[in-house]
Amino acid sequence: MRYSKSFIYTLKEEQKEATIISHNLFLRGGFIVKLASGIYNYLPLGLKVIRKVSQIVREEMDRSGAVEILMAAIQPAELWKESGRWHEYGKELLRIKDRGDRDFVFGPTHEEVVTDIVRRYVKGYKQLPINLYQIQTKFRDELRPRFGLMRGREFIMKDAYSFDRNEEGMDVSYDKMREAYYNIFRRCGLNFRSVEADTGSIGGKDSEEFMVLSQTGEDEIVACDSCDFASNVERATSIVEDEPGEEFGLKKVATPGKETIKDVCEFLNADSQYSAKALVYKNEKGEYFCFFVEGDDELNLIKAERATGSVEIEMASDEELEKLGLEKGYIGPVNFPNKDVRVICDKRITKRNNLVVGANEHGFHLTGAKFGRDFDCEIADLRLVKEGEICPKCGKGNLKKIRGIEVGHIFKLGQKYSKAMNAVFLDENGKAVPFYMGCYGIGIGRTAQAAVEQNHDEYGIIWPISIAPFEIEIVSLDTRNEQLKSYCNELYNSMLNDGLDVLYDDRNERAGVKLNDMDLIGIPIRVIVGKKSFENGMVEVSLRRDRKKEQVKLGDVINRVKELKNELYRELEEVRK
RNA sequence: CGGGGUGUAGCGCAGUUUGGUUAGCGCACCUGCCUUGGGAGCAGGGGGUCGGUGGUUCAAGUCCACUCACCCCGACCA
Repeated sequence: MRYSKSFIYTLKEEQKEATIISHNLFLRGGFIVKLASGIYNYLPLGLKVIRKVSQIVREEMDRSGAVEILMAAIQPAELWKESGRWHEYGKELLRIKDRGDRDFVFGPTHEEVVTDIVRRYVKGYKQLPINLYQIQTKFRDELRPRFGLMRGREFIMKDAYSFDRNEEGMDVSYDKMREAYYNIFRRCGLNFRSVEADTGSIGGKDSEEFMVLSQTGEDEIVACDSCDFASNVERATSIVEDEPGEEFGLKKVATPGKETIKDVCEFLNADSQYSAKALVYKNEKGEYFCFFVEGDDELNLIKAERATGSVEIEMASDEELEKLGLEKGYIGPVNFPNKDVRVICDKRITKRNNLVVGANEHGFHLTGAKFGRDFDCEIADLRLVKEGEICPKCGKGNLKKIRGIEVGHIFKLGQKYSKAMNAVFLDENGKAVPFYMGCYGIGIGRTAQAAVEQNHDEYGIIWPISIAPFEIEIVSLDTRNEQLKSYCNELYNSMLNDGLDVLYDDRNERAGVKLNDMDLIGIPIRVIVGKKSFENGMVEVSLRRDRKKEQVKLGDVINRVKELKNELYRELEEVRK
């Protein structure tokens, strides 16, 4: 592509619209331009990146045995009524009507449509397993679109759906997708982790999210610094080595006016690790819970919701505490005063031999309290994992909290949709069985932008070669020098003939403009043709990532470029093993 | 959906408090000269329903009401 004939418009100034680097670079580099909130046009550079990511996804999906189709973007409401999601999905679902006042949706996902397709054609177990995928534009009317392609309303997604005859088959299909996902994200040059994810209300049995590690990610995850363990902080566990402490008798002490853990422990000269704090919550059904966690720990709301079987819990107010007969600041598990409140202890405090706890009496605490001897209650894992704790998987590494961008999600659906939509096949015994399904998504645009978030410097983007808009850029620094110009033209044409993916900056711009644009756009291999070197029969070849210049003889350029290209691709392949 | 904020040229902004010629500046764009290893310079030029509607006034970018769009924080979510 000749730059002068293309449609690339870069911007010098920061864009107000963008609050994260990758979004800013996408706008400044002329990759995308906003049309409406959360809706973007893809300009030539952006489109090429999207195509490259899509192609990698396609190759790995095909290799895994999945079959590409393209489903309709607009779907009739009937299918959504059949699955029950017409009423469940909420405002995120863009509902539209045609001229005959019939209801349609702009598909945010395609479980219904794909299930409908499969039930039309697949009648017997011999036709299974099957995995259908597509790469297509979706629409979800997000409450709050932001960060460019990272959280758009209209976005390009690869979604795949597997159909199996039983759970074992579904597990195999799922594992194949996991492998494909590893290959895809590695080939895209991303630093990522797969993390165990919450199966949520859909209730499948397994689910993993693929997270690109980045400080700007919207999800918090904990990851081990010495093995590959990673988990969403919401469900993470860890190993903490605790001393049970000395055992001694229960003693009631006066602690007037000391109502926080810090105050009480300072007053009693006790280690706050040997204390239990009470947190009272209520759920959507109006049930009350009192959680006890160690004084220094934080309650993990997701774990607490799970432990109580609640959909949503919120902290009880002071008035509610009073009504329940609980003394704020002095609540303790020993002789807990209200039988209607479910008491649950974090398992960590049940191992202590002595604890400072509230005495359930204004102005008093108890010391030396011990689980089993002095009090008894339900036990659960309730605490939020802290940085620096030991990895539960390898038992050696320390856990770090990092943020991640969710670029992929794989999910075992089971028979939810096949049952709802009566999508069945006949098994060996001639019995009708609903399909066992899995669904597997990858955000294409999000993946591209996550790559930028992870690969940039003060000058601009540093594309991994596999998803760069071009592999090579030739910059002609002096367009008035006829000899230099014709050399560049020849070089460009030979590269094209050799099938190289090259951008040729032939504009009549000053050198500085072209060099800055080159760094901003971030094409990995650069060939810079300047007057001085050229007169000595040399050009300059450099890589975007280190910008180190290398003098190469005019005739050797193409070979050197090919070498570099192979090297860059090989690096991505090597990581793969 | 709750809280906060912003709408003036393609982009970034000033002007609005205290109404008063023809609405400005930087970047970008066009013409000419000049310049070609890091977004250079000089001269000239084009481009605006001041988000929209209605109102107050002799007079509205500026005041009032309504409305729309967008952005930020939170909750929610791939």
